[in-house]
Amino acid sequence: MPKRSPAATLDDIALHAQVHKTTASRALDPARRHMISPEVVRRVEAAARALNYRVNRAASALRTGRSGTVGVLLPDITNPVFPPILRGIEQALAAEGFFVMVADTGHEQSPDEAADRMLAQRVEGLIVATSSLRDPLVRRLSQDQAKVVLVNRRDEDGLLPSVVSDDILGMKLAVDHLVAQGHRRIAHLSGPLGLSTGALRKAGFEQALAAHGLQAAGHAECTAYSFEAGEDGARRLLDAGASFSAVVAANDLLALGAIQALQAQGRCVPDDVSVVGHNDMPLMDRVFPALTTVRILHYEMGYRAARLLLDSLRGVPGTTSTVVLRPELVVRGSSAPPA
Amino acid sequence: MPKRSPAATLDDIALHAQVHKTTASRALDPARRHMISPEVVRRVEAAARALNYRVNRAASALRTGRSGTVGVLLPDITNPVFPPILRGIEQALAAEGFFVMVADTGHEQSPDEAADRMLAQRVEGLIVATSSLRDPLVRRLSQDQAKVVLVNRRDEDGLLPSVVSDDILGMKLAVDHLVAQGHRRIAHLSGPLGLSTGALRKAGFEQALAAHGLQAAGHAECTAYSFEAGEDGARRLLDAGASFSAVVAANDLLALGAIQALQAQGRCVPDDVSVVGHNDMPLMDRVFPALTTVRILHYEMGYRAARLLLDSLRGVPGTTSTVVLRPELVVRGSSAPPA
DNA sequence: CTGAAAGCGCTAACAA
DNA sequence: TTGTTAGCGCTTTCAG
Repeated sequence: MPKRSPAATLDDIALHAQVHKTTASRALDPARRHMISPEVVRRVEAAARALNYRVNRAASALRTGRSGTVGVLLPDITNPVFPPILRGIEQALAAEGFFVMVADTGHEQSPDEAADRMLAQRVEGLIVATSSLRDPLVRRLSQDQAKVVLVNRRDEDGLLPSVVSDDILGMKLAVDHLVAQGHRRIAHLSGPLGLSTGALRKAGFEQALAAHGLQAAGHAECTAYSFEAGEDGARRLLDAGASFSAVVAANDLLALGAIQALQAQGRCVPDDVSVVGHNDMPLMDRVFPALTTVRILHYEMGYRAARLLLDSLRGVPGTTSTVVLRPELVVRGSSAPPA
Repeated sequence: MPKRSPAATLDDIALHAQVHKTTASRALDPARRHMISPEVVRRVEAAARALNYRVNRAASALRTGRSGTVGVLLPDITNPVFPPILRGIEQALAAEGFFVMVADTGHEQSPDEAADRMLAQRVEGLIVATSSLRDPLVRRLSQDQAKVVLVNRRDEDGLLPSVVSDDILGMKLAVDHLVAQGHRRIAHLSGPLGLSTGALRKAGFEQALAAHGLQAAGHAECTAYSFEAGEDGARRLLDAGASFSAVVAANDLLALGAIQALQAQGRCVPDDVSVVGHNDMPLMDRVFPALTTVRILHYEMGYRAARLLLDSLRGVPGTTSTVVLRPELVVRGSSAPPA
């Protein structure tokens, strides 16, 4: 078999184009090309094409300390909220020539370990969607002076910049909608309270009820943002004898699980019980009944998080801010006035 | 603000542990640790911990030519088939200490450009889910002698190793099911015929019909694997005056779009027309009507693709194979005997 | 078992 | 505008 020719280096180009490799390096870098005469640029580019040259980013990363990569820590890419976030991140970064290294830190790997390995890879920054409210990882990372942005999560002390949806407002939209429909006995299916989304949405739910002079007709904390956890949570709510005409879930999957549990007990949605979700994940308009939910701009969330990180890498000051995006209510078939 | 202390290097460790940096390097590498006395290993490890040392992978990549990264090219991560594939890839690679660099090559970036940039990053291999049947990218990559595995796609000439579902069998399962229910006039909504999935599923559909002595009751090619494209395709089928009691779509999103189009024309699914999808994407059991579909093992597909690539990187011979996974039929509410 | 030397490919600093 | 020199941090010889 034909021996694999080793990749061309700057020295090869220099030889071919009859210039010094430094000159070649400059000629190939748009940012430094202006120092070089057009004629030489032309020759170097021709040589680069002829030899199928590609910079060795490993080498330039070593020299410059910039790898052109950013790490993204996700708890579970198969959870439908994350793909659009990742897409937003990826597009914002790709536009600036950066690459995304993803780690799905669900089962095998711990986020800490993954973060460590990524820092060893010399990612220039980290976007974290896995952190809980008081997360030791967050502390460690800020000590390491790593550039970090949280997405769809925030830390308790607000040490780190983050991009989130306005969870308080989101729950207010849901509650106001149900109250306007005439509901008075409204229960809540919360996410894990160790996550900022879980805690904030629960708080938002209670605040919104209080504003109407109401109290929660029941609450169950779900252990994860999954269909099964929602099913289980709703079952616990029912078993506890809670009486409610509507449920606000902290997440669409929880809402779907709740609908399943309600239907299993012979309750009809929305005739007997209204259900409102949160996120407006894809296909929520196609499930049955179509889910009334709070839409979050996931793509935008990812995009903004990446922009925030890029700004911080460029040393733009004042980037320790938190971006809060405004959610909106999407009314569909799963909510209706009480019987 | 406190000046950021530069990351510790092997020299720092060497100094701290009173050994040569070569020794430190060996002591920290499990694969070479055995050359070093336990006492020295202990000292080096202590120093590493004390100084919060992390290898600089950029440096070791430069030295060894191995970056510990693999590139993944996806057409659209928000398409629900890809997250489980990506997850499978990620888990297989993470288990071997590799990282995944993703590029979503939908709009902004072309796959070619992304592949080039990834090769510049010195990824050790590429997993490609974007390629069409005769893709110049594929040719280029094989010329570059880059290590490449296709996933959920194959190339026309079978030059590259790939992991796919058995599309012919999948369509046979769908058709056999409908025929068994009594359907005789069955139409096909294909994916883009430039993709291997589009072409093979169409072929499988026709073969399966022929085996029953039947012919297609109509066919429309959809321009993409999306809800809208399915809606449009079904509309074209109807406008063309095709008469059918069942439709087999090459993809679940196409099937959902088709259901939408059928319902818009006042046809009921499954009473008037049965619809079968392909992929069994998440939530297909929750849409209305719940979708009968051909289940593909996406996670496994990704996992196997990554394993194939890893084997090839390790120089295991005979890795130019194609892995074909067996799909299964999942019968739900969208298919029923014809009226 | 440990150390010395060299060099992967690149770019920043300095010199001409 | 171009060239020279040096060195980023690591690992692989080769020598002790």
